[in-house]
Amino acid sequence: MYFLVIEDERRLAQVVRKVLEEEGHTVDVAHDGEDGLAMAMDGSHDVIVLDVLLPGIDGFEICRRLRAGGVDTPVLLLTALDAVEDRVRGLDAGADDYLPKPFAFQELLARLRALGRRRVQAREPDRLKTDDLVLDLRRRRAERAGKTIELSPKEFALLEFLLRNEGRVVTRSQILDHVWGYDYSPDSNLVDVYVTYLRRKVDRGHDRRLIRTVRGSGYALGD
Amino acid sequence: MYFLVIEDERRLAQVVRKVLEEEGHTVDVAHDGEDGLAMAMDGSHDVIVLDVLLPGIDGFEICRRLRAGGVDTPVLLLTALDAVEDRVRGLDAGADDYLPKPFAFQELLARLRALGRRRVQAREPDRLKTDDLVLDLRRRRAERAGKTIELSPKEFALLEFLLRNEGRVVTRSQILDHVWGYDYSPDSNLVDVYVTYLRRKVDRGHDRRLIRTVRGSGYALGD
DNA sequence: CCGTCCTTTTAACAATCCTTTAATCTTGAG
DNA sequence: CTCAAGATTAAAGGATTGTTAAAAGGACGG
Repeated sequence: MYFLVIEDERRLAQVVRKVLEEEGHTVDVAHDGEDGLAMAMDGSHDVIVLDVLLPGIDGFEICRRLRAGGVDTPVLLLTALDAVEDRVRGLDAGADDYLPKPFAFQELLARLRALGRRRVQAREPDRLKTDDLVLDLRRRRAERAGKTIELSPKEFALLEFLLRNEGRVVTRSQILDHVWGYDYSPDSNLVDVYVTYLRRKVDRGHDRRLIRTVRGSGYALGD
Repeated sequence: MYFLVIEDERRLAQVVRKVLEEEGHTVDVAHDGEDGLAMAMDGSHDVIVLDVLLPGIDGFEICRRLRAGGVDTPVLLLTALDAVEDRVRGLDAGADDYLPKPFAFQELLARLRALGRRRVQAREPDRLKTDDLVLDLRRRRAERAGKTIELSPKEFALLEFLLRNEGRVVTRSQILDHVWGYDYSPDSNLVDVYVTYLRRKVDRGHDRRLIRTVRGSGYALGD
């Protein structure tokens, strides 16, 4: 599933992201209302986790605007206040469920699963492919030309990110952000090293090189 | 997208420019308020990044004058002070968002994206073309008559700049400014050399010469 | 709680490609 | 024909990317 987490507490956002990703989901994170709203407006997510207390626009308002804009993605509201009136306000604004902080992760997951079921008709594809390379997201396996490739978790995440942006050039900082969750780490060749690892497993021994370097910019996968 | 960065700290301005250009955007830089205001007044940018502490006119004043002059380009204010009153002053002056220094680059990028979205109705094309030459900005690839052309970063930037000014004559200093970020570089044939490189890759072997020299002025692309 | 194994990260070095300078050659205007 | 403007080329130096090895970190079973 495809989640959007709108939460300004970066630590919490990171943990939620991590937990969800461990379950095989894809997670976008926004750290303020403006960004979150903008990201949510295209309606591409399956569930939105939305903190009430945000810098910029607050959670209620985001919810209202989403509904006003015709976006019907299920929304789970998080709030630091355990007040019933907040619950009411939230549901009035168009939220689907409500979870007071602090919460147990198991409960968060359970509620997200419940919300996700509503929309998993329009399902996320469970395999990505380009050329003769296939990434089976559900089984967490990759194969090229019919032969399975063993990938470590980070390698898998990197390949997935490249595949989701097939053909497009992604910069090192975009990769660091999405795959590692790092903000800005100017001098490290982490990404380069992992690209080498991936190439060794994906491209070595094949004629068509799928992983392309775009000098000065980043990397791209596919033609 | 087309950005204007008004920031007197040259190092920071350069890094911001670099990061944005890596994502495929075009960036103008001004190092003081006077220049910045002048460049901003034509309203051609999609987002303006504006430092509050500037030699000459300060950021608030620039913002006020822009709005007074009918320019509604979204403005992101940068300031070294983490004071709420600044935020208020900034928003009062007509800024759209606010980011205290020091900031994480990812956050800057996210906010710029968010601001950019507001006006990206008039959407940026992701490919530029003239005649049988196509520049695919997302893939960072060029092709002519169906054959892909390998370009170095500078070559790509130069071709992009020429293409964005299709048919118009651009001077050497305009090119130096936009492609190299040089303010002033009296006598160097850098541009000429790169035009030669480009011609070798773009025009060689074709009947129609697309890169035209305008003696005494500069270069132009297309008829 | 410990040791082992696998993954992630850092760091150093190598290889490659790009940028820039400068010298020389060509072209076009007057 | 002459001179300035532009074109071309080669070469160095620099920057970026690739690769490898080894250290650090984590998960897991005993």
